[in-house]
Amino acid sequence: MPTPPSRTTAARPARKTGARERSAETTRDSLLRAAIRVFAKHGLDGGSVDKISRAAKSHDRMIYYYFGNKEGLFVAVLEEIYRRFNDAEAAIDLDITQPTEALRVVVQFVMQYYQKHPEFVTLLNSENLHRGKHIVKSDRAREYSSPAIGIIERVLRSGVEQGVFRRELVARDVYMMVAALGYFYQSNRYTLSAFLGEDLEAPQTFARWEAFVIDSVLRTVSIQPVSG
Amino acid sequence: MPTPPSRTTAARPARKTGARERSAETTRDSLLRAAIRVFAKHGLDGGSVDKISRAAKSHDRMIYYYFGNKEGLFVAVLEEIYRRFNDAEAAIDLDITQPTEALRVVVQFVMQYYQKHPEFVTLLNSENLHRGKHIVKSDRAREYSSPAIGIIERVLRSGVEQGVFRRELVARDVYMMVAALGYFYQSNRYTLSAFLGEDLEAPQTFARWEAFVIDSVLRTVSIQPVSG
Amino acid sequence: MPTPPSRTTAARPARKTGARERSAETTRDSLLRAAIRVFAKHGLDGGSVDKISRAAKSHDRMIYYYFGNKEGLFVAVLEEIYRRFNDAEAAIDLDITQPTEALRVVVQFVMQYYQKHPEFVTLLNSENLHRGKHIVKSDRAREYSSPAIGIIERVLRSGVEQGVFRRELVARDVYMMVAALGYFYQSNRYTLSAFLGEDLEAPQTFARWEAFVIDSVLRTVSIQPVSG
Amino acid sequence: MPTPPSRTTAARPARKTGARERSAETTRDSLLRAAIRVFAKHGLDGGSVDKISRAAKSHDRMIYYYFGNKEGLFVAVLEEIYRRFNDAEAAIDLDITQPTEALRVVVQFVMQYYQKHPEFVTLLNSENLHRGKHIVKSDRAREYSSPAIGIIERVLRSGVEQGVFRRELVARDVYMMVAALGYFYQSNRYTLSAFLGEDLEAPQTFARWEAFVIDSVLRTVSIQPVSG
DNA sequence: CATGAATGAGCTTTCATTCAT
DNA sequence: CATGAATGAAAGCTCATTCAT
Repeated sequence: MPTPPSRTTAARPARKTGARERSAETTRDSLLRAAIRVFAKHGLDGGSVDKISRAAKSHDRMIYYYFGNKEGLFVAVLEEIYRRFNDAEAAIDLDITQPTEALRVVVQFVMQYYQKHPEFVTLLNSENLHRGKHIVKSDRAREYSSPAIGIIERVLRSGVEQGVFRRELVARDVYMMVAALGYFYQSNRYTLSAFLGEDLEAPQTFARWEAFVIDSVLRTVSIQPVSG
Repeated sequence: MPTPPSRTTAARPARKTGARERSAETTRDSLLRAAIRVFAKHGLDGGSVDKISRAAKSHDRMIYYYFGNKEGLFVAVLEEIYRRFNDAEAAIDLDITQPTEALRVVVQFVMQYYQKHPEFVTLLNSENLHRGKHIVKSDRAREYSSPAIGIIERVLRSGVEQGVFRRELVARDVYMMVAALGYFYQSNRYTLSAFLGEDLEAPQTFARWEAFVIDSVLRTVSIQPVSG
Repeated sequence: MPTPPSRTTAARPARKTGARERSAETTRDSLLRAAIRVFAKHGLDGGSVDKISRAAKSHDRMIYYYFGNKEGLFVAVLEEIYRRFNDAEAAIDLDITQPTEALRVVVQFVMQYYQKHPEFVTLLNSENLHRGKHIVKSDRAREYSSPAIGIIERVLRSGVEQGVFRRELVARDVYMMVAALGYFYQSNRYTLSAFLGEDLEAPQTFARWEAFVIDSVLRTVSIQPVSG
Repeated sequence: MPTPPSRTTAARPARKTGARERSAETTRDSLLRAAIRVFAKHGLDGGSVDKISRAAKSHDRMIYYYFGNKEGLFVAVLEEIYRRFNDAEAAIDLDITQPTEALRVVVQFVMQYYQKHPEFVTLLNSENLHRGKHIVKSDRAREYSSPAIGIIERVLRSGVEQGVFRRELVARDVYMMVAALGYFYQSNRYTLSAFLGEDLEAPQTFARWEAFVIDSVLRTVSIQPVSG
């Protein structure tokens, strides 16, 4: 390997704006984007470097040039999808003074994020199949964790202060509840469809599930049972 | 194929008493068990026929003899794990006249089943990665679906009749809620551990989560908020 | 790998005489012979499995079938060339009662063996480049050592008894002297040719060297200086 | 190639005093030294340009800049190790009027040079594996040959004049004898260790061999058998 | 003098599968 | 029921080398 520019935990360089540098960025980025697509569709084992480089209209070698090896590419993929999730989360506009409504928004955001980004779900499944061996290599990815729960924590606290949410709740539990209910629907939709004999891809099916989840979460955190 | 005993959708034959047949059962079964282990650990793509036949102390060729090909083996694996889940579920002793308690038992059963059978979780993830292409080939596996929800349905109905559970509930939603909360914890425990900075494998962590889930489910289905 | 028939230290099976078995032996043997040729010519690193399987008119896969991997093949190669050397050595007809003449024959045999089997020299060089990591894996190869020195030992003892050879000699030293003088000429003939400005491949050059070596060995072991 | 300072057969330039030139010397030299180490350890085929440039803390491209290609680098390596050997040989202090003692010193020098410079041995083996194709490209390397034998020739002639050495000896044979006995011990020490069941790296084992070799050489060249 | 980017061919090895008996 | 032998394709990765600046 002719000195690959190690980029694992460093921020994007973007030093020069010269044409060559841009072209390089493009190659690396298109490889990364292709990797997300391919790994999401075929898993880590099923997603070959060849499929990826071909999808990126580049060459196998470039993957090794930019990411060291397949594992390094997968680490970069995880970092990227966590980063995207984080960015999206940071963008939601929350009125914390209305805790019930705010929680509803958060739940909706999470569920719809999984819905719109099925690759996030599949890629995390791949990582879990491999017992989290890649994520532990990335300091960057792990840094993305705190914000997610932080938001819920603030919402819950506001609710407690206003006397509408239960005092004894742990933000982490509520976070996991929301995540689980949104994730599972996406992650297991094929076996569930077969199992339940119902097409989970139909919009109204999802809509009903979303309503149920919001209701369920609110019932879990609220002191007074929700109306409806 | 030299007359493989097609077993894909047929019911299990009563074990014959002939010596050869018994030995055959043994080979087939050990291959199947090995396949469950290997596919669960490495996924469908990562689990090679070689790894499996070696783990079963048999030979590659025997897989083709008994299961046609790798796909056929995976279908058999799915059937087997669904069957096991079904058998276990059928064995739970439920006092339907005590709906709250009965529901608690069901939730506990589901969560602990995932806990004790991580291969179930991983294998379903593999199947979902492949968009459920194997499960649709198996009538047998799909038959196992109804009982699971049936149980919850009976419990809910009993609760409604006794005036403690909400009338408007759909059993399928409650089933999915329970499944999701148990499944997600297992399925994503590696990324969650990294994400939350907390070891989800610790018994007390699981116990707390279990309590939260039971509470949450009961709050979701009950008319009066649960005490505690 | 579909259960390669491990043959590393076991003797040739030759169980059946059926046509298929013979064909298999042929494939394995032709791969082994091709490997000797190719490794001798290009070294262990330069000799690719592709070159070998092509030279044997077989396929890469068969190397893995019969030898596990490239290393396993090289181990088998070492065993084979040691075996051949041993067999040839066992075939020399020695009149031990004439120690001087017998020693002359032994020296001549060794020198001419290297001359006629340049692959022996090159392959041992490859193994030494790799710090003997393959030879230590083979019990079989190491068994071939003793006979070689044994012969020289018997010759020396006979000479001592007859009062013509020095008593204080160690067979191992004499063995190494003979080996070194024959081996070096072969092993280093290209650099020596450039260095000395003389073609060591010319028959008469070799003949003169051979005479010198015999003379030198006899002067080393004899009590009375040799005439000549 | 962008004007590489062709150095293949040219003599070393007197080091210029310009700062940049000095830095260049350093890069070139560290590449060369790294190449010696890496080629010695892994052979010509096993020693990749990447390993070398990395070991020199430089870049692949610099190898092409200074040496044209991998072959050119290997030629430079050969030239360098021959030069070093020559320099060392030129430094030995010989009292030619004491031919027996002088010869003893020469033998000792050669044996210990191989001992202390195992890379010399390995690299010559690599070159011989490739049939001397690099050495013939270098006029410089071939020039180093004559001195080596010249020394032995002078010693032998002195011995003949003093009536202690045999008249019919050819310096080249004696030179090769000495070289062979020292070289073989180094070159083949791994296979020999396995073969003889004795660790040739142990200092006392080498010391005994050295004594044997000196004795053997003296017996070969002397008229009267040596005492001891 | 030096660099980042790129390339095509090759490497060892593993894949699922089939043949003939 | 089971076996040894064989196969073509593809896997991840490294090779020496060249491009443009």
